[in-house]
Amino acid sequence: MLKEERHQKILSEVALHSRILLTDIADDLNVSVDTIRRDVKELDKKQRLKKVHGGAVSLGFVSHNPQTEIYALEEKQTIAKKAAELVKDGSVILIDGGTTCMEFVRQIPVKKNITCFTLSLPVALEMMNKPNAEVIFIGGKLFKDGQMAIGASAINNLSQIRLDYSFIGTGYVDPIFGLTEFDWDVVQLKKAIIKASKKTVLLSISEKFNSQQRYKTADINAINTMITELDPKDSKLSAFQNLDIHIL
Amino acid sequence: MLKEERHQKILSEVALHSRILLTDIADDLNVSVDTIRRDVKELDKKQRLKKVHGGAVSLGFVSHNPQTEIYALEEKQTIAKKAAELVKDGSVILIDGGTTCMEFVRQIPVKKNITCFTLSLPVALEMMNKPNAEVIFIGGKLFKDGQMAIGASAINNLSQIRLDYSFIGTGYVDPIFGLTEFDWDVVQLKKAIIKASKKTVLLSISEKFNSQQRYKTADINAINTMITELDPKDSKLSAFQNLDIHIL
DNA sequence: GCATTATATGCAGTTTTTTGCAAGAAAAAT
DNA sequence: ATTTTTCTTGCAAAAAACTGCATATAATGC
Repeated sequence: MLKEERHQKILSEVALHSRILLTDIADDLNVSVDTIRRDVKELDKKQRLKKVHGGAVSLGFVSHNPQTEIYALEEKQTIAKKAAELVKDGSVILIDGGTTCMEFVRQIPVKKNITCFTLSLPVALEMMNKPNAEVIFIGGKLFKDGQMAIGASAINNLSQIRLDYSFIGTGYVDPIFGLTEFDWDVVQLKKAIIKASKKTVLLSISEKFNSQQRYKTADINAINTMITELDPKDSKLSAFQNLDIHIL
Repeated sequence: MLKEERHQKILSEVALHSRILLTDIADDLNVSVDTIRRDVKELDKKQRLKKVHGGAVSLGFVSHNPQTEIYALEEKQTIAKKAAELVKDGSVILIDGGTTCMEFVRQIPVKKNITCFTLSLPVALEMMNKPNAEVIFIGGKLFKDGQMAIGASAINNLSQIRLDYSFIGTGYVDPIFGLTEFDWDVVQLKKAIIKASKKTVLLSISEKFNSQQRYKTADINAINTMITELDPKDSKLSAFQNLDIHIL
């Protein structure tokens, strides 16, 4: 058996199970554990997997790209599809961070012709796949929890642009208290986004309704459109239906 | 039996079974293993298959992996380790994009206390793992090929900061022609980086020596330190040793 | 056709790579 | 603290690769 074959086998096992034991693989392939140990060491050096005591784990499992399961993915994808309808060719938009906005980015057609601002590293990276989109990252101090730019510099940069649409998420929404967040800096930033936008679209799963936090981003009527996974006529939306916002 | 016949036979065997052993084929075709070895070596050079110890494997078999392999990874890791020594607590640095700089980022100790500027999305993402580092992304229009910010806005932002150290890569280096690039915008940006830095460190594998392109970033003596995978006294570095730069 | 040149093949000796094993160190588990 | 498992290091045997060279085969020019 060629070394290359073992390497492929090891990699596919790691990809499949996220982690493996050296002894298992050695048994599987009928070679000594030492051989597998050396193989894994090589693959680790090539950054194809990460070696750990007794075995190996897949890179996605350990690296910054947390392949962690996205909460309420299906609902978020429903929202993302609705939001993607609003993206017209030639428009200048901003996309916020967060898992819902990431799903939205994935739903934007690859060849769409848009100018897209963002403060979120994952959003920017995902947008790199769209050849016809001009992507502009609004720089600033990076907030580790959100993998996005925050702070005075980012806010200042935002003050110099005028957006057709901004698509934002929020930590908490309430028909009376509006959009609120846990983090002061994030609130400042979202205020600046809303200010820079002709129209603001809020993407939020219905589970966030009727929840609030200490710092307030905006009143409900500061946003123009709210997109949830629900049907716009759903009774859970009743508290929002008589407000001056468009519900999708 | 003609050489061409053997080559066809070898290729079809590889296509069929994804892998072959030199001894098997030699036995099959009634020629010596040396002949087959030479055949496979030729086919490997022509990129029709991949030669491995003891045999050959099909290209699809090995290279259908999601993340593209990093060229000359080991050399780049050697460079990265040397560069990491230069990073002192409390310093304000900038890290360029590119695979060599990415390896450098990985080598920076996780708990290092630094302020780090960057224009590269992957570098920024990787820096998110370092809890004690303040990371600042210099915004601007994103260049899809390099996944980094370029353009007037980025250059303008750069003009407002003063860096202790900047760690940069380059497309091409030559002891006489200096640092050159294929891309005009990238050159403008790197000029701005060098201008904003008290000291500039160039990370480059020796393979890039004696190569040049149409647009010039800087003269060799515009950089303070050059780090390669070689020993500083290596004869391949002789053309650089009498210049006014520090070689590591 | 025939001689000359260039290329291809096989062989022997040497070097490198791979692999398994063993003993002690280090890390996890109990 | 003790036991078990895993790691590291060094070593040796086997397999494979490389080198130089002699020979065989094919290609070319006359």
